[in-house]
Amino acid sequence: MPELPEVEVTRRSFAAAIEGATVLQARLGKPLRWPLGLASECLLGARVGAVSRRGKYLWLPLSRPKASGGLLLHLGMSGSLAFSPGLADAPAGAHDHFDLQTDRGLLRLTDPRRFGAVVWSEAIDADPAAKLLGGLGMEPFDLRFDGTHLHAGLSGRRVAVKLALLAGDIVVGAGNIYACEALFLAGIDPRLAAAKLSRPRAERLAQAVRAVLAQALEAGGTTLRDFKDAHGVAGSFQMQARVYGREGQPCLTCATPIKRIVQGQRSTFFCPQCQKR
DNA sequence: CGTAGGACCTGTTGGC
DNA sequence: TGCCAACAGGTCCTAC
Repeated sequence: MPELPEVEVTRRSFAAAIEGATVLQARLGKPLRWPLGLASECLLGARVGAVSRRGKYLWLPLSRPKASGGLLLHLGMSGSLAFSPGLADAPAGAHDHFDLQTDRGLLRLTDPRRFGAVVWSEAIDADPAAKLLGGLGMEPFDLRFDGTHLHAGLSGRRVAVKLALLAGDIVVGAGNIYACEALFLAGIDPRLAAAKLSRPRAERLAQAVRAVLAQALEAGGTTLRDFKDAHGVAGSFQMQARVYGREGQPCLTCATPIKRIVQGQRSTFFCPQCQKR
């Protein structure tokens, strides 16, 4: 579910409501990707700060009288967060693996596949958060993210440009859907070797990544199956996807059937006519 | 260092 | 209708 737009839409949907809240209780369900790294009782009484995002991670600052820090949250493939004002009314379901009950409402992580994570860190720039965020590339809406940056990042890489985008160490945020869409917008064949992308085409691609993520943000993200923001609102970008999930259907530009291939064990959708090597 | 592949999980869908 | 294989929004870790 969650690429940068979904994570950011989620953040915006509950950040204001939870800021300043006091933690009353924390509950863990089944194990997620990593252990919390702290006894959940230690979170009691903590004050929630301003929720921020880095890549596809959310950072929930928690200040306690003595030790402060925060929770680094990741939604994995199937995770979503819900924030319901007041005290918990709905009992935790089979896939609800983290609850943070505050005096303003309940923040609940639902994640059937459990690739997501909730990890305590003393600071966002201290381990384990620093280790997880350390290898991340530039934020796509950072003004310094441009063709020059992208071109430099792609240089020396023999992998396909799509896989280089997905790796997230040059620019963060584009997952499988938006990487496919951005390459279509830029007219670039996803199989092209990263280092072979010319400077001008890197500029086009950088702009395309930005444009696609901005459009998706505007649309409230993509809801393929179960993505909802923290208030249960679904996204609608799937209606605007040009190639993702459209194998065999006519390209909206040239009517050539959209092709599906596998790269790095994941599906890639592209138009063999509009996207060139 | 770059790359390829496996690993982690559960649920849904499509073909026979 | 039932069963099984394929597939799903991510990314970390290991081995070459």
